[in-house]
Amino acid sequence: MPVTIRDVAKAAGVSITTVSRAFNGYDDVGPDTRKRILKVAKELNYRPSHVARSLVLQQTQNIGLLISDFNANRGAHHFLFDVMAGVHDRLSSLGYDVTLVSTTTARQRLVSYIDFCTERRLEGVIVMGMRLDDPYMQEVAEAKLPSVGIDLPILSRYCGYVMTDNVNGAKLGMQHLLAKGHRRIGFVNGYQKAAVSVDRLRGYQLALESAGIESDPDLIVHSNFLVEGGEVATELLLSRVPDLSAIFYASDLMAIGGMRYLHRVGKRIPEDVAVVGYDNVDVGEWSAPALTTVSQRRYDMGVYAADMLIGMLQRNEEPGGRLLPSELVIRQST
Amino acid sequence: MPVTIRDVAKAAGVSITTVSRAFNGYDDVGPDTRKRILKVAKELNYRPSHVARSLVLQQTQNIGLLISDFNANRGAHHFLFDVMAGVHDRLSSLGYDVTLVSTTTARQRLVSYIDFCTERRLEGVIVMGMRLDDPYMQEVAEAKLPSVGIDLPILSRYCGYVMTDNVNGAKLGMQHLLAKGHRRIGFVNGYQKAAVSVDRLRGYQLALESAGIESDPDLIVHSNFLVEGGEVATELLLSRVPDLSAIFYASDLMAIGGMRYLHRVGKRIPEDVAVVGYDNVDVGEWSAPALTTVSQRRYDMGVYAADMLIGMLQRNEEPGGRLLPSELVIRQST
DNA sequence: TTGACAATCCAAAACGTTTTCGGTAATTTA
DNA sequence: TAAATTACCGAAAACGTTTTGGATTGTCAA
Repeated sequence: MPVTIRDVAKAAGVSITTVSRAFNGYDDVGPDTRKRILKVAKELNYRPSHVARSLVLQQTQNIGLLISDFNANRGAHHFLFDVMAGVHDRLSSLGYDVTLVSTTTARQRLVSYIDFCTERRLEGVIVMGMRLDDPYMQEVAEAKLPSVGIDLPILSRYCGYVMTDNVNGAKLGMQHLLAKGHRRIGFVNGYQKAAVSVDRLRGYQLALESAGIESDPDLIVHSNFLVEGGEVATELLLSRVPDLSAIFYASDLMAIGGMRYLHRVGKRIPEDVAVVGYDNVDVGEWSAPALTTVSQRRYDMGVYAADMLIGMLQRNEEPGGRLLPSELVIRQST
Repeated sequence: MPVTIRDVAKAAGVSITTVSRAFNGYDDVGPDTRKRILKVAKELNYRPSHVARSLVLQQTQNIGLLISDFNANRGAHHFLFDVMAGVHDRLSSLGYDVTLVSTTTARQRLVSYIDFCTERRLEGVIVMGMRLDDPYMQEVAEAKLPSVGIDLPILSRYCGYVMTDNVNGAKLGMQHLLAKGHRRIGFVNGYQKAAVSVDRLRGYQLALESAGIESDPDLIVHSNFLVEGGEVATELLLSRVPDLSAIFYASDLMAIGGMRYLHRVGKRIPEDVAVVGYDNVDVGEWSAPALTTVSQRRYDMGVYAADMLIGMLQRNEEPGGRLLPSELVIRQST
């Protein structure tokens, strides 16, 4: 049905070889024949088949964007969508296609994620929304397929990552709180198994340490990065240590939940307890009071992940671990 | 590099024809040969090339997910991510791949959106985040490529759509406000050019009409669906008609912005002015007060769009316009 | 015994490109 | 004028599958 290179060759009275060369900018085709071929091609609405091209060239220019469990990760759209945008913008500007992959897809089809990718001859994968203890993670790390993870600090021959410098980010948030004079500072962390969680905890403790304050285990509680989680975590925290004067949350969403609880029990923010979040997600700007937070360059993470992957593919650079600096965004909650 | 059908044929001592048939479940291959072939294939880690398959079958099982301007649409992630999830979940469970397409991509490469799709032999497209007056829209509507739009009520031989029943949705929100006794109700609409805007305006007016209230143009103002827009729109609205007792916003984000302004000028919600939004986006649950809103089934919109497209492709059904009902979610802002 | 009929298998063409290796004609050089 | 070079073009193989149209057995009924 679609018009092929043979059609335009016939119409232009040349061989398919010449058409191919004219299209790919070779210099051994006469200027008038080239013009004629291009004109004929335009008239016929010829579009070279990417799949035929992929077959003979043995490269698809197609890279996968793996979102662990798409449906289950819907709550994380505040983070994931921006990363996606960065990945796609960069990749497509470099001439690559990006196809969506989800672990659920693979499970339904009863093929492993890596089988899915090799069947489609994907040249690489960018992985996000996955936890370190996800059973798929091992597959990703051990695969020969070049990949780069977002917030997944796993390094191997074919696997790099980009993430925020979470220990310094957390330190930044804490230093701000400490500078305001707070001494009893609660910390609501995310999943214990999330890579970012261990780093943010480190940053929290380091900041306390260099301020000469001993870390109190009662002040630390784990949750799930989401609003409801932040709410119950805050309740727990306040019941354990009622005299805290500030809380540092490992995500803006949890901070929102926390503030909701604090409002409910009549605590004023920031007078009674100061709050800082993590992520710099749009919701934080709209909350009352507007949320002080540690910003994460989500879009850039996507861009850099794309760059690293392409570096591996085109200039076979070694994969590495790229850390993006965080920045403190001070608003009304502190 | 990757192992081909020829490799497994050789290793199993049969022809490639037989391997192909064994893999595709034909019945004219002996039970023992089949077992041997499958075993050998597993040992060699053979994965049939999707691209070779696409070439000979003349179908790629690949459909495009077009997001108008990915980067510019980042603010709409609250809506788009869920739709994406629905589209991808359904499409992948039906054996289709989905590749991301953006109008920016096409522009960079200097090929039209439709050229991009035919080069890759995409079998159909789902379009979202696009405005009716987008220059690309004409291309979409006129193309021979099967497509279905999200919130883009354009119907043609190859183009269907799915969207929320916005006029009834808006009526629902308004009836709630009217039942609460409000008579002077402001309406903050989205872009005038957005398809959903004209429907929601209709619903607003219809509701007033059947309540016997005359529509006052001063009570209607257009904005951009986003928080800041809602804020300035509310200021404008209040300056024009200070005695209004309720405001209906065409998006939750604008409602959030509106509430922010109302708080700033000392109006209590809902005592002084009641607020209802549209979308039922997560932020609305977290705001103070929690936002009454008209829900939109975002994930389902994606699912239904996928179903409609596949119906066109596999059972060549006529494209149609599918309207999803809205539901009122009553919370504390009314 | 012989044809018919299953049951298995295979060779080759096709899908739409790119690329290698030449080939022909025109132009330059000796 | 002959040889060498240049400019332009084409035939054919290759990429990894599927499918068509037989071919080769063995089995069974007549």
